[in-house]
Amino acid sequence: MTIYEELRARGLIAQVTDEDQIRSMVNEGKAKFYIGFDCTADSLTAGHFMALTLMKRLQMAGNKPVALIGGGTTMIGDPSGRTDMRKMLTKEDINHNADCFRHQMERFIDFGEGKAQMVNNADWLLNLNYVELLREVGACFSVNNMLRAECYKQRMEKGLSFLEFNYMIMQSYDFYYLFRHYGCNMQFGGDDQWSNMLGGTELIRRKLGEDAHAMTITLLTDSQGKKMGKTAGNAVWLDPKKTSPYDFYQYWRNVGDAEVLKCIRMLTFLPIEQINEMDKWEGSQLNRAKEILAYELTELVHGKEEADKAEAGAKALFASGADAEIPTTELDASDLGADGNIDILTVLVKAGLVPSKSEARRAVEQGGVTVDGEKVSDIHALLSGDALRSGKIIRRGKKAFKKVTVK
RNA sequence: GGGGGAUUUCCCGAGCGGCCAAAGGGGGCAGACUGUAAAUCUGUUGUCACUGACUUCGGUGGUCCGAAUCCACCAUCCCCCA
Repeated sequence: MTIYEELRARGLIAQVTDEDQIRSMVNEGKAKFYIGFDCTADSLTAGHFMALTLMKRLQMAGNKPVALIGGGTTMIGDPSGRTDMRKMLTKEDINHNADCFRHQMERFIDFGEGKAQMVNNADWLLNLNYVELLREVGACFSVNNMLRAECYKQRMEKGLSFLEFNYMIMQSYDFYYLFRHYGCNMQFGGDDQWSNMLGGTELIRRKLGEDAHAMTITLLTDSQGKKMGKTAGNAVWLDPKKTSPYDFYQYWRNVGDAEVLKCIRMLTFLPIEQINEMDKWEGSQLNRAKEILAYELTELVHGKEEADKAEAGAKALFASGADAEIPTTELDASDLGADGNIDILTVLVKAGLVPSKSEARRAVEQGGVTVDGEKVSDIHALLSGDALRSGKIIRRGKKAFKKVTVK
């Protein structure tokens, strides 16, 4: 199976400018493609992860990826898929974020000599001269067309600043620049980037009379059509300090039935034949598929060791097996009261299982808290320091739990 | 530049000067049912020393016994006209 067929089979391809040309280019390993990453946070997210796996797949097929860090474009802010303006980031923040991105990507993509490149568009965008730019590329853009672009449409009602309106021009300029200076002939991106990407191919055609290509990745959405990779509005991060490997594992372990196979297909590197086999599974058998998904992805992002730990932790909690690798919170002796005891509400807060005592109280009142499997129903319940010394497993609800010990 | 409107808790959105920690919906959390899924039902959803107290309604001052509600100024956004 050729790489292009595989991408198709995995459902990764959403839109392409010219399927025949892209197919042969990619299959022959002749594509030099870039994906832009705007550094609006200090870690990549599960959303970026999909783009990274695609880069890797193409790289394995002999194509050359260029990872573009958006040090310059982040100064503008992409209005796509946004109903409000992004908050402006300072240069320092952006540089810091760009560094974090670099480290995370290096773990994943082989940036060895001649294999892949990493560039930062701050290097060329920040030195542009306004009038020169207007004359050079501004003339190639039709405002009429831009306003028709999907990414601006939804902003026409709420208001769109001139700053953001220029985002498309900056991104197009990137492609133009990379095409000329790096021989980059293709751009990848999320499907929400389609109009921005077309801006680039159009610019190249007008300025240089040459063809460049664009291809978008299907956005991973859940059954409600919401973008995946977020929990309660918060992103699922790749940085273990922001989203622990255990939580990362749990996120994928808990995807809905309708999404499992889609996720496995798009995100893992399991052979497609094996996935097709799993496609026949149904009902509770899908639970097995979720375990596979969660394990595979955690291993890819955090390594085998962390994946094993996360899996063991989950098994311990849900299948009441050995308490091998359970996340632990160690309390200090000074956390105990004068009588050597500590109340349950405080423990819940200290262990990070709830954000406040009020929520701890609610959790207990509603019967959602257990200590070593025993339900706690009294909000004034005390745990003795002695008992804690050997470790207690405190659980809030079905999925949140911690082992708590005292020094 | 002129005129009009808006700003409420995680989000959307109600809110008469006292009965407002603030309706309703969404989302979240917990419980039941399950398969750590979905759907459904129930409860809950500012904080704390929780039958009480404290802090919240863009910001700063003011009026008043009392302000999310009234006034002034500032900030931001939207709409109409130019």
